[in-house]
Amino acid sequence: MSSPDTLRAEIGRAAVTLGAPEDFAAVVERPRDPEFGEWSTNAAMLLARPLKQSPRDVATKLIAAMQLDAVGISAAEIAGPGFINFRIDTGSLTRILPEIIGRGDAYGRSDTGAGAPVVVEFVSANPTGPLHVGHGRQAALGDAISTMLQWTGWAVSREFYYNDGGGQINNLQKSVQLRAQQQAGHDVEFAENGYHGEYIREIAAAYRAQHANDVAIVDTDGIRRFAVAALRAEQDLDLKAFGVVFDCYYLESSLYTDGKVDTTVATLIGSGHTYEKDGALWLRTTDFGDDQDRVMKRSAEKGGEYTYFVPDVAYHVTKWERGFRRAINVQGSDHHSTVTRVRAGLQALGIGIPQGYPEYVLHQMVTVMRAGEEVKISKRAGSYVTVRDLIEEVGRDAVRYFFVMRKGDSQLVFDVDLARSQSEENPIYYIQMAHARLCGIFRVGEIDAASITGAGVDLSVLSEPEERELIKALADFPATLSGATMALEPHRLANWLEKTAALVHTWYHKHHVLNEPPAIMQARLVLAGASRVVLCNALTVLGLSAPERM
RNA sequence: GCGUCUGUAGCUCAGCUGGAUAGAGCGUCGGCCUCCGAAGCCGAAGGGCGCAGGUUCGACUCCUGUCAGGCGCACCA
Repeated sequence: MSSPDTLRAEIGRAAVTLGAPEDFAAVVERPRDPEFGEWSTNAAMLLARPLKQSPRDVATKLIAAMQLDAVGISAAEIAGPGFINFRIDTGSLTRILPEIIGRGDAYGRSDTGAGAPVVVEFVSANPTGPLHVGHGRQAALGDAISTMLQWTGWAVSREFYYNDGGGQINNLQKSVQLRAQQQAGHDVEFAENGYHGEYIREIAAAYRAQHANDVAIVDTDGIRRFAVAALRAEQDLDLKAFGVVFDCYYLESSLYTDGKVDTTVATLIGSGHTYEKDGALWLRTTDFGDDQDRVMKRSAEKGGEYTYFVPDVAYHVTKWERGFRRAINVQGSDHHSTVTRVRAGLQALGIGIPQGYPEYVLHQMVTVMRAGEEVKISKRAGSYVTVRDLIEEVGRDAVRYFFVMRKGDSQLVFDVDLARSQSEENPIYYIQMAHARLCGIFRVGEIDAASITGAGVDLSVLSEPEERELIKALADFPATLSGATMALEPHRLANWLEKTAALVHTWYHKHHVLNEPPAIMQARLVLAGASRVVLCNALTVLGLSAPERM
């Protein structure tokens, strides 16, 4: 078997015999043009200067020093400014196919993470409204990243942090209370900065129906609990519709009740990084790279409460204490100022938490277009596009795919009308269609896919250019997955899926499987079976379904 | 003003740790169904990567400056 790793190692070994340093590392990659073979390296160009020879001379000697057979290379040639291109014969290339089928739904998995625990926090929406498109992007990214980590050997915990305390909740309670009082005929004016959404009226009505004894509608604690519970239930439905399942919901309020906030504050004070000014307690976050110090505890005239980031620091301490030596937070870039703040707080504690803890995956905002105009998302104004709206309009798979197909740090324009009207031309349909077609071969041929293992089949007949390209793409899946996981960039997997689906369609169109001579048919069934497995695995990792027919 | 992300084909976006003539989808134009699904395939036109410098054998990828846009800069969360 010829993997890029073994090839790279062999290049390194040969390079050392020519006088290269022991740690010499060349790049081994797929050349852009299949004419250039299966693998390519820039080793000779990197060595030219230190060895004081021309790249082509180095390349010649390098090839001579390599044991090509040992790493499955059938030919090596020098090209361009000094690239070395390697060719793999069809027999070696196709060896991956039975392996893919043998591993099945485990093909692509690796144990890089070695079972180490990692917590991925995402969505973490305040219970002050239904989930909107921004949360949708976060849910799609966070869930995909979590699954990618699982596939690469990490023990992942998906976590949702509930900000069920603080000013926004008070505002929610106030909004519901005022609506309820209005509905009861009280002469009260709605708060200017309250939440104007229709859902507030619904919750208010439900509260009145279930709490008739609160005639004056003044049980603020009861209203708060009711409103939070109602919105949590709503969000749960949103998440269910999206197919995201969390392992843990961590409540901000619990950090107060179990004393973790107080403990954290005490430790911070003990660390000597705090001071009092203007009646408030401050943390000197500028000691840890922040551009200004932050208030931990408001002055008495401002209410004397802790600011948001204190429980947030306490929360991250629990992640560390719960054994998560790795923590990843997926959040919108509108919160990126909290990154240095939280990390600074953790550093100030001086309890051995590393500087880069937690890691952040920040995504840019989602702009919603409807009827050719941008929909301003505002909880207060009540203009809203919820995750569930989107799912009902274009389907769960399409929503998830759209959110995951783009790099997180570029803004995303979600044109609802376009997504709906073009739903049949969606890239997700294109990809799923490739999978369904492969299934169709077995269905129409009345062949049990499980009977195709590749054992005893001469696969060297899979020598058509379209077949070699497809096989290479299938072989690249594990590396693509691990690379995407390392970078925490699911969109790389989406790009790979589109490319591979295109190769499947091209191959399917140009070469038939059924009704071909037995030797050809058997070999192609192996390729079809292996392709189906890999497409299914990649779709699964991104949280997408792999339909057998559409 | 400071920080941060982005600026690649008419539109929406890829381009992995710098590498060989810059890619895809949509749109436009033109072909392909007695054949495992035409929700598909094949081909054409179309950009030289915001702009200006620099480093390098080699830059869309790195550095500096600059222009434009998003987000952030509270004793809100």
